[in-house]
Amino acid sequence: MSDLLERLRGRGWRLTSQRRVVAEVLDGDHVHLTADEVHARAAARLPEISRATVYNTLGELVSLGEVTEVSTDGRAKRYDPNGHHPHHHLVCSGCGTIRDVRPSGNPLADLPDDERFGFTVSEVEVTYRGLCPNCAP
Amino acid sequence: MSDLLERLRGRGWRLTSQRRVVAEVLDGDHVHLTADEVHARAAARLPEISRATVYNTLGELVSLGEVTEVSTDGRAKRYDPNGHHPHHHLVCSGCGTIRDVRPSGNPLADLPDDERFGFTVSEVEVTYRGLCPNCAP
DNA sequence: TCTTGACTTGTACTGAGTCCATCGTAGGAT
DNA sequence: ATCCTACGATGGACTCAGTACAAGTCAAGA
Repeated sequence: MSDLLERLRGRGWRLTSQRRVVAEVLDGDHVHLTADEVHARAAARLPEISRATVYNTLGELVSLGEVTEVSTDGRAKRYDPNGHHPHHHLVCSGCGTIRDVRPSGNPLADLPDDERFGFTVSEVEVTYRGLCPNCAP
Repeated sequence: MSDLLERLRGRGWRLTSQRRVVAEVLDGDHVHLTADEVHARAAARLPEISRATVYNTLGELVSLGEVTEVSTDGRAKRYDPNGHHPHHHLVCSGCGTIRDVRPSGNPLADLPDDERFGFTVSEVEVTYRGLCPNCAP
């Protein structure tokens, strides 16, 4: 993750302890935390960090493309640090668990021209839903 | 849409004027209203209808499978009455416009077994993003 | 037409996120 | 090493979407 901090510094980011802690919390793959969860974990290391700062930092990481927002349940958004490895999500309808998946094929190519209505289509987001082994009946 | 009302009556629904109005508002294809928009349009016909009733009715329509919820922007959920014709969505990143689309191919089949992690996968939701003709640069 | 339980209402409440005036500090300038 | 200052952090108030619930209303079967 220190390479993330390097990249950020390279983009003119002022490296504060708060930003460092938020970046550290988001380290690792297959992490899908809500803003409040990020705040809780950050506060474990830096008790005075405020919610507003966590929101600001997450927003900045998103607009820099280092982190992507996923909202799979219509409740709190989740923040996915796996931003440089495009992937989709498999969500358990029972417990809400999220797994990163990498389907074969390119869904962008599956949208024929006559279904594009003149749009310049640049992104696809695929969410698979089902029951995980623990929640299966 | 009267067939919808028939179907609902058949399922033991008590047919109140409020429910009728909500169902009427959701009539038609390519309609993607937020709960508040549904409420506003319903109130135009039935001024005393309450927000709570609109939420209740929408929730019931969703659990009956007559309407699907889509949350494309992390803000208010939208309600899509086109529930019996499976389709995906194309969203303009500029103005938020939503179009229903029908990609070729079956994205469910694109998720290989070794990417399913033991899940019983039953649904896919695909969101295409881009710029609509009006918002294109 | 009566009855009754399903439905509706309004208000209060929660949860997620944003705004903003003020304070603090990272890091370049000296 | 110290100073400056613009960028960033803070926290509390606020908004927006949605939920909970007690009390009142009414659709539809007897």
